[in-house]
Amino acid sequence: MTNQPAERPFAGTIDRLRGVGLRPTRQRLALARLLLDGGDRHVSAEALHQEAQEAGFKISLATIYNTLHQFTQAGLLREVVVEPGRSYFDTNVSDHHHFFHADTGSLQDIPGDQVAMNLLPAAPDGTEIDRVDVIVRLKKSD
Amino acid sequence: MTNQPAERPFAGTIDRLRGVGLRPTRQRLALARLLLDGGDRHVSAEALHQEAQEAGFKISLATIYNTLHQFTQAGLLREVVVEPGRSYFDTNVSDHHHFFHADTGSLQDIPGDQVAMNLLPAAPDGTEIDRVDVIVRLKKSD
DNA sequence: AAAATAGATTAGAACCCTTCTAATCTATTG
DNA sequence: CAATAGATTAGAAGGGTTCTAATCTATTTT
Repeated sequence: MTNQPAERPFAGTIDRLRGVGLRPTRQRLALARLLLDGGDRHVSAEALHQEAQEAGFKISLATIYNTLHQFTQAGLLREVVVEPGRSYFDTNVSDHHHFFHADTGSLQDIPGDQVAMNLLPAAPDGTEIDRVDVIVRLKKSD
Repeated sequence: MTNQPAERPFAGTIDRLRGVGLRPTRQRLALARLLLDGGDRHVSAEALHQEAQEAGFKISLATIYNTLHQFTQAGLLREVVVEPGRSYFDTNVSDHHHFFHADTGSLQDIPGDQVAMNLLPAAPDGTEIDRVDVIVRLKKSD
């Protein structure tokens, strides 16, 4: 009972990275554990860097950025832009949208089934819809 | 027939600024003309700065930023964030959404009546919905 | 109308987040 | 186990935005 291949593949993270064409290096594995093994999260590069340091991983900020982008490109993460000058990476890559708390600058998932659009415009000629982002901006109510 | 108060208030821009509590200074008037008198536009601070220079207005980049934010706060403009590291200001403040052309980095209005949501989540406790942004991200079709 | 003053503008420095560089290290291949 | 393609790194550079503190100007007061 050392490995639980089906349950929660510990060493399976390696295969997961390999599966998307990324070498399972020490740093990528560390970040994959932090990001991909837990629940849904929204992290900034800076916050993840700090978290990794505190968890005892030695990893440079440049690698954080590289990895975040590689994971995003590989479909393991999703980038969310809601504020000028800061990017969030969302570990939830399923169909869903976001609340944005203007006062705290934080994001919160809205399950896909809680937003429904009954009318969408056709994409202009020569283009096709890549993704539809819905951001519900919140302010404190008094 | 020098002034057309109702038609297209030339000097009326002054009143418009006063109306939102902003002193009608030379620079603000110049930007108000560039932005508010024409059709719908999506400008970045840098682009507006360049445009103002080319139009013969002397205005610093700092003032462009100040003014853009003041206009936004006053409800004359709307800020749209779609890409990390760059803000657009939309002269269309009516209810509408946006296409974002990933390849060119440009924005295009979607009239409000071409997007309809039949389901929106309730705002979390202590908050209320400030605005809902829908961004339809486009890619080139082959 | 002139003086006073509160607010606006400015150039340039500072800032923050992100990307780049080119040197070093490491997972994989032969 | 050597070779090599790819990954990591610290620190510099970059781009957009904000700040600073000095100067200027629209408005108010006298």
